[in-house]
Amino acid sequence: MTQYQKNKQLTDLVLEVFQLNGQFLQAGDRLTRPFGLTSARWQVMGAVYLAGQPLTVAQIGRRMGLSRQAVQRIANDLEKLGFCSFAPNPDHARAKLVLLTDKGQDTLTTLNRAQEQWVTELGKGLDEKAISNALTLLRQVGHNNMTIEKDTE
Amino acid sequence: MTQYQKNKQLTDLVLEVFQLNGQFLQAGDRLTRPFGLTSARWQVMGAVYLAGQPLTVAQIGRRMGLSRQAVQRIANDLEKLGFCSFAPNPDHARAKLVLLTDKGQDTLTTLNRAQEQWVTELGKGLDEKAISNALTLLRQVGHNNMTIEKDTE
DNA sequence: GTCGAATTGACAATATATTGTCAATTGTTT
DNA sequence: AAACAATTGACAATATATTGTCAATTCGAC
Repeated sequence: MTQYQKNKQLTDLVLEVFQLNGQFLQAGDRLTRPFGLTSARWQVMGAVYLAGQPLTVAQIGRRMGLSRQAVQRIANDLEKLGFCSFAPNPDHARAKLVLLTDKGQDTLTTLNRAQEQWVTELGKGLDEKAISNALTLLRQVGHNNMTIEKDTE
Repeated sequence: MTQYQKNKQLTDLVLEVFQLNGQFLQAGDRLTRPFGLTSARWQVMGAVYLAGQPLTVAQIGRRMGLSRQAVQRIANDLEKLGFCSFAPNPDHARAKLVLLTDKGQDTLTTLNRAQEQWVTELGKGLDEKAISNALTLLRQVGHNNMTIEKDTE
């Protein structure tokens, strides 16, 4: 296989990632709509859920690759809707902690079940080994890209 | 491998796609910045380039999964900057055709070279077959997802 | 050809994202 | 502890995206 063909495959993979990103976001919006959520709101709630402990807005932003301001706005929305609340942070007077309310926890649990169902459908007819191989490759690509960006800056 | 583990792998793959999408967009912005472009503008120009013929704004939107309005705004910007121009459409009185100017063509050619260089770096140390296997799997995932969305609507 | 449905660009209104600035706070260095 | 740099939330300004509406136009059914 020539370098040209390899590059072509990888370029097509990049384009496919763009496509899938859009599709997944759409699926996320569909799954969350019944709860008054969106993919973006789900992402913020998920960050707190995955951390297993309250996080500050800035921490969520760093973990998810979002700006502080974007997370702040979403967190404020989520508080208004009752999915999360702010608690004083003993380690930082200004940086309040975002934590999930019971309603937020319950919604996330329900959403996780819906997501599990969705991903099961998504995997129909696909070989498990092929999935893990693809995941490994994507992670390698991500790692290479980070190296490139680091060198470039 | 249990169904649970397969789902976990696929969920991680979805999350990795989100990560990569952000990284690729960032790389695209970096590559295009010297020309006064962005990833979004590049995408619109690329659609016309790939088609090999002038396209209407609505056609570009459909092909790229963007709204008409978003493409229209970007196309207007590109015209102001001299990268593309509008031509009368013999088949449709209102829907003008977007075509690349010489400047647009030249810039795209240069960008393609830069992209080729970037993707070569991105592929360093990766096996060609692994890339094409991953691409195949991602396309299958995309196809499955389209089926799900279609059933759901 | 005529009618109705679908497409299109323009425009407006709203929502969301990005970027920069500021003062309060925290962490680090000395 | 004093000085300085980095982080943080709040706010503002701008940029971009989304959604809905409208009239002009095109297309299809008949």
